[in-house]
Amino acid sequence: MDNNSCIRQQADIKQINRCKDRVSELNGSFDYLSNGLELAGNNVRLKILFLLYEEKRLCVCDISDILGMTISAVSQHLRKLKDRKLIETEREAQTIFYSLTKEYEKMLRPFFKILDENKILETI
Amino acid sequence: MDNNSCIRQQADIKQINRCKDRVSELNGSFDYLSNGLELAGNNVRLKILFLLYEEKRLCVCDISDILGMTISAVSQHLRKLKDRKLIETEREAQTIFYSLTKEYEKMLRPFFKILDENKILETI
DNA sequence: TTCATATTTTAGCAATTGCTTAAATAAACA
DNA sequence: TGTTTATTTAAGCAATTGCTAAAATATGAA
Repeated sequence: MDNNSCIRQQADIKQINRCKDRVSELNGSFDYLSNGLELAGNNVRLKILFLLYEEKRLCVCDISDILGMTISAVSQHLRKLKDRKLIETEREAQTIFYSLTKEYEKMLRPFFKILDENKILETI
Repeated sequence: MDNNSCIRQQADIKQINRCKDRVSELNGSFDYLSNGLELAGNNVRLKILFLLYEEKRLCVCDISDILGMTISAVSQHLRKLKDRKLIETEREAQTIFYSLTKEYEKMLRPFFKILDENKILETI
């Protein structure tokens, strides 16, 4: 990027530099957080994560039935969530059960608490 | 969807129905939440939101300088955030300042608290 | 082994994303 | 009025997303 045509005369250089430092200092955290939020930002995956939060564990088949979606489509969402460690699997005979990993259960809990209490449209 | 080939014999019908009810009951909340998370899930936009959280208000030019990105690219992210009411504008002569809306400031605060304390990689 | 069940994987495709470059607005000032 | 400053918008494009349909894998039972 070399478009420096817009450097305000009145720009607060101290502020800019403080912000630059802050961003590079927290860079790893931004990556970690946006990584999780990117997946939770999809409507279907948010529902899947919430269902796993409430029911502890479910199989693809259950979820596809609940959401009225193809098993294949759900399976592909689950793979993404598993690849990025938001969920984990546990096999029981032919059935594979999915559940939230501890880390992300913790991270998502405040959101789901709000959803759970159905307060989201009032309090926010 | 009509792929019903995989209905487990041992499926817990009560659980499935409870979940279906839950999902349709909370449908509006899922939409609202995923709408916000989808935007916050982008690495650049998460940084923008965080910067606005910490600095209260910034202009495109500041942000483009801080993040080392084109003003045009940043402006397009800001438009998305504004369209969905995560941020709002305030004009001061030629300069347009952006800030978080109260609603989303509230919704994002818990996340940013964690980021702010740089605890994210340890506590989660 | 063969069949049924539960699930994943692959290929393909339309739609969306995030950027670049260039052109268009808008306010302040000479 | 024209010019500078600050910003948005539009067009274009490679890359990614989320789905469908069909094929592949894996476990359990006859």
